[in-house]
Amino acid sequence: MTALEPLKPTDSGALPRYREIYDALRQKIVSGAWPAGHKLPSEHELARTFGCARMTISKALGALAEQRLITRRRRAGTTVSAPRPQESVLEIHDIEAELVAAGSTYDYECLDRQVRPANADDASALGVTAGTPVLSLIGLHRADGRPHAFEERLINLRAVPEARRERFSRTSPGRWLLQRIPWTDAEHQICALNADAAIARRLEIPRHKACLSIERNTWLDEQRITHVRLIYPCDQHRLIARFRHQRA
Amino acid sequence: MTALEPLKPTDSGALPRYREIYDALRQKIVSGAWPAGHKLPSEHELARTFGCARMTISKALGALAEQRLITRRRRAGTTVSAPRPQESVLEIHDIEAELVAAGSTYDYECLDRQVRPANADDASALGVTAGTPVLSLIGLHRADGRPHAFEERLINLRAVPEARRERFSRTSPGRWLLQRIPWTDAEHQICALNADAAIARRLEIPRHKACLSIERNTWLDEQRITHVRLIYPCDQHRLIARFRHQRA
DNA sequence: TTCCCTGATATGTCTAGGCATATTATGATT
DNA sequence: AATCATAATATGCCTAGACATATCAGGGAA
Repeated sequence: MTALEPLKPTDSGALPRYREIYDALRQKIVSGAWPAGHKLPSEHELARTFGCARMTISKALGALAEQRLITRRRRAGTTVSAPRPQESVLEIHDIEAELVAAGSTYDYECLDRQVRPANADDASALGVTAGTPVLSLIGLHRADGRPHAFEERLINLRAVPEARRERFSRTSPGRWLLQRIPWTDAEHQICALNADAAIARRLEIPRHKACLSIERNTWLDEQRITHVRLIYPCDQHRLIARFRHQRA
Repeated sequence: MTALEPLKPTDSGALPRYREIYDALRQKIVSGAWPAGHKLPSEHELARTFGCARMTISKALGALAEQRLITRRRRAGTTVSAPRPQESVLEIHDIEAELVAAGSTYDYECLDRQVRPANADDASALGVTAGTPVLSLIGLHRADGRPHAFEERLINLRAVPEARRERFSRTSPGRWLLQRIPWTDAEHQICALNADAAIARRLEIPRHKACLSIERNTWLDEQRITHVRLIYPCDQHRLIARFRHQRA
């Protein structure tokens, strides 16, 4: 827990002042010199230490608070936050874009297409009342001609009536929706499962082979747009998530 | 593309001014009134429109830029960003905290512990040069007495020398590290796999049962701290990721 | 034309104050 | 001792300016 030093008068001038201060304070925290719960000097005091206006300190502290590294409370002052459960940013890409970027050819084949009033399963998966018209699609994504992912999808035709006219025989519904329909929220659930007979046949893999299942629900404000479940053989897909350091 | 209205003089005073401005501008963008590429009025102009100082406008724009909803460039001005590929926030919790929160009992059992110079496998997994001293730990997490997750971990003893003295016979190394060692970056890789004989025996599941594998690498700035691989039976773990609407 | 110089412009950062508000500490009253 | 009013304090938000800097538009020279 060493003392703060006033920064050199930024002769090189590469970084803005508030950024230098941000970095200096951040270093104290991530290095452990200021452990969780440690009370920082007041803004006035920091302004004196660093030789700048309080507003500049406030900006640096604001950025640290944004990153959840510190907690600021009026009168109570500023303290180092406790680490909070890990939280990563997971990018989930469009299958087609991903494959094309990797230099593979891509195509989509429709295996089944039905328009029907939502049955009980549909209703619970899509979160609509039974009887709502839905479009059910089952399809296969291929990379270089070989099966890559199996897709089961439900589209809420009340939210996306124009999907009723679409055949989806070669264009993947994911891409079609992404380009046309705005949406505000999404939720993903990721789990592992053993391929059952139907999946094994479609993906041309042995029965019981491990697969990664990604389920996605999409909303436009309060309205449900679509529910999709993608199943990848274990050796063909891998999610990568990168962390941004945050604390609560 | 309707005109901006000066906000009412915040009679209720619930939200700070910059937040109201942030919300007003954000509404223009997410509603589509200002499409991607649209040029926003200059800060001076916005300050006149909203009847406040330019600094206040700048703060609102700064927050929008942070959310990647707009792009700001000197002289060129501020424009609405293009939507970017889906990005979800994935929370990966501490196993113990998760189980205790769910009302289960938790314990950890150490199955193997070795201090050794990094061999080729260690070196590539942990990203250190061969010969660097590492602590290798293999352990089992139990929930209500039943196996819940299998853990293989490597700790860089050059980064965390104090781990050498720790037995880790009952305390999980994850928790120990999380509480003691600061870190700045992490990366997760998630995939599915079939249980091999060793994993099946440890987790008391049939061979070939699908499992979810989560690998995590942790850094403190440039230095590698630890590499861990957690394997969960498919019916015992599920990751959930929620989306935050962002643009680039 | 092409290239470079120059001025105009919009954002980036900063200052030195101000009032507002939440919270804690203190002191007075019951 | 317990409760409540009050003052002190630290952050939160704001202003009205300032200079710095990146970039664009225009004009003049090769």
